[in-house]
Amino acid sequence: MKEQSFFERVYKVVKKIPAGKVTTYGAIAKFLGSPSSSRTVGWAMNASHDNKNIPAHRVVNRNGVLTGKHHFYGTDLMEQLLNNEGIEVKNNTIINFKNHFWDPNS
DNA sequence: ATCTTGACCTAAT
DNA sequence: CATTAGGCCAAGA
Repeated sequence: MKEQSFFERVYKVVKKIPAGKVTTYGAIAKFLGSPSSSRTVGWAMNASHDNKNIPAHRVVNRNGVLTGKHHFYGTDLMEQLLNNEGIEVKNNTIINFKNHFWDPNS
């Protein structure tokens, strides 16, 4: 077995997110064993731009708000991506968020 | 090696 | 309602 860094674990989980679903930083952090390490998850997302195909647009904060939409190329790219997957986004917030929520442990 | 920042979360003041 | 503080991990200066 190989020891995986926090980032690798995050990538693995995020990549497992099914289309049309979203998850939260906290959920991922908790899944990794550190419910308070959500910041590191966000930091991993930042690095994901230069790594693999990480659907960072499927990761939002606990409120279902697209906090990281500012880090994407455009300004509505994240919204459009989610919309493209059938997720309704309004005012940087996901509608029926809990309905689209996907648990990494699930 | 130390300090600051970062796409967070929660509680407290 | 706004701000602060603590917690976690990683990267840059």
